[in-house]
Amino acid sequence: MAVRQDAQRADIPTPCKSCEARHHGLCRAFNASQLAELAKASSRHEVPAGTELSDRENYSIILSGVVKLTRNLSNGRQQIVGFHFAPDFLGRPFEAKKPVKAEAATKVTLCSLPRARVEQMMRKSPELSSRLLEHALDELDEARDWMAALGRKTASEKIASFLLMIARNIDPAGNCSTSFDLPLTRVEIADFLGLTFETVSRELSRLRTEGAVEIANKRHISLESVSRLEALSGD
Amino acid sequence: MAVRQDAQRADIPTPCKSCEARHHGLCRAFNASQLAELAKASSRHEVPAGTELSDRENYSIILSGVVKLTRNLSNGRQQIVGFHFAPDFLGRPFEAKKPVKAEAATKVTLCSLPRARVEQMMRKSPELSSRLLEHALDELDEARDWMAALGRKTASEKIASFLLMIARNIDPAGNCSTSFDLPLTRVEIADFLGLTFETVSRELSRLRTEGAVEIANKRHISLESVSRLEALSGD
DNA sequence: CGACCACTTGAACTATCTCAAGGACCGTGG
DNA sequence: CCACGGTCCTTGAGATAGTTCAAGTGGTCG
Repeated sequence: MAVRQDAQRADIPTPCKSCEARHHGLCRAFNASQLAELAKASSRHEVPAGTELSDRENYSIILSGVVKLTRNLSNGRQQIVGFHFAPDFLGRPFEAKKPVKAEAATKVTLCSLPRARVEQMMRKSPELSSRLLEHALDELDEARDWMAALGRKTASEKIASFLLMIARNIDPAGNCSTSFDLPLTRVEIADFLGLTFETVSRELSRLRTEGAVEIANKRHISLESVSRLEALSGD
Repeated sequence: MAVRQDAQRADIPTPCKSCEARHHGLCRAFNASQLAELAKASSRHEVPAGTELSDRENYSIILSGVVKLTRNLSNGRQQIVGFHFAPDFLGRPFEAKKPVKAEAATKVTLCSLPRARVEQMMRKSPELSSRLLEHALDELDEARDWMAALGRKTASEKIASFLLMIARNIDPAGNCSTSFDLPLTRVEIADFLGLTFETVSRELSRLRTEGAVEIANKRHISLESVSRLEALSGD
């Protein structure tokens, strides 16, 4: 597969050649001719934080930024049920029975690929549909991890787990960061962890007091050590 | 597709012909020749409640019973992260990074299909892999539903939601039941809802006192009305 | 400068947990 | 047949983790 890609390198569309996402996520599964076809109809956008991303017509590669997925309950209660980081993608075949709302948590850059064409390729390319299946199963594993956290972890374990998750995903290259800006407000963190924003604030302060993290400007986090945090995460 | 199935009916293996799962779940996606190939190497078992189902060599169709998926945390804490009811199936391509433990919650009847052959068919049959993808996405939607419940619902809303989920899944034919036996102990319900078993017991008693459900022999539930319970479920 | 937003911290409150006692059922062995 | 130990469940009373309400800080923007 890789051999074939290389052999056809001359055909890879110009915008894809320099794209960071080219060898990750969904795009990894496209061959040069598929890319060529898609590139014609693809387009890049940048949207500000807070934008709702409900584009049913496209699959979108996230080139930068963080997207949150939320579900709403009665009384205005909200739960964040997942995140997407670069170079992940948004979009799926089959409508969800209970749809989630996707919203830019930060400024987000996207590359949109026409849904119909992607799904047409899927029907022909086992590699592509296999890639999508793998992605769905990874998301399922993660959702189940958070079910365990929501159901059985204490507030401080939830915060430690959350910081680790961000550290492991915020770098598009896939490395675990020890220093990063939180892409979320305290309210959003609370809506993800099933807490109130006051508890989030208190527990972050506690981790700071105990020396497990440093916090600068409310949002910038430096981890004392990843293994220290893992020990606090309750797994 | 249905036409083709009918035309080849003579070729459908005998055990499949009378199988309840034949037209549901995974099996729906097999054509007659695939079924014929699989049937040679398939086998039925019945296992008692409590059996761990960690068969890496097979995909298993659940013909009857309920399977629970659990994840464990430190201090012996446990969270049930999902259920499988007949005629669902167990098994997946790609290993999970963080595996869940599958365990029979009741007596369970299974039909096992050799993993290697199923995955070989997947590589050739777009319908089959599409079916698996749809299944994975359905499970993902459900897991996210329960994330919202675990993070943001009260104990009594969780119990109401749980009873509805059981009512909607316990009948293999897919109808919503208003009268059924709980397939789980109070401890298991607690491990699913992120509560203690005492709280589960108390909240069930409260629903009984309030007339929303009847409870006979600890385990048999009759719903006063589905919509009444939906109103109590907090969605 | 004033208003606003995101955040922090304190103090009182409460939903749920923990600990504890007891009841119903069930299989086993005497 | 009954006594038993075990499992599952119920219910009460006190403890607590996390919430709610409330006040205040610091930064940003018009």
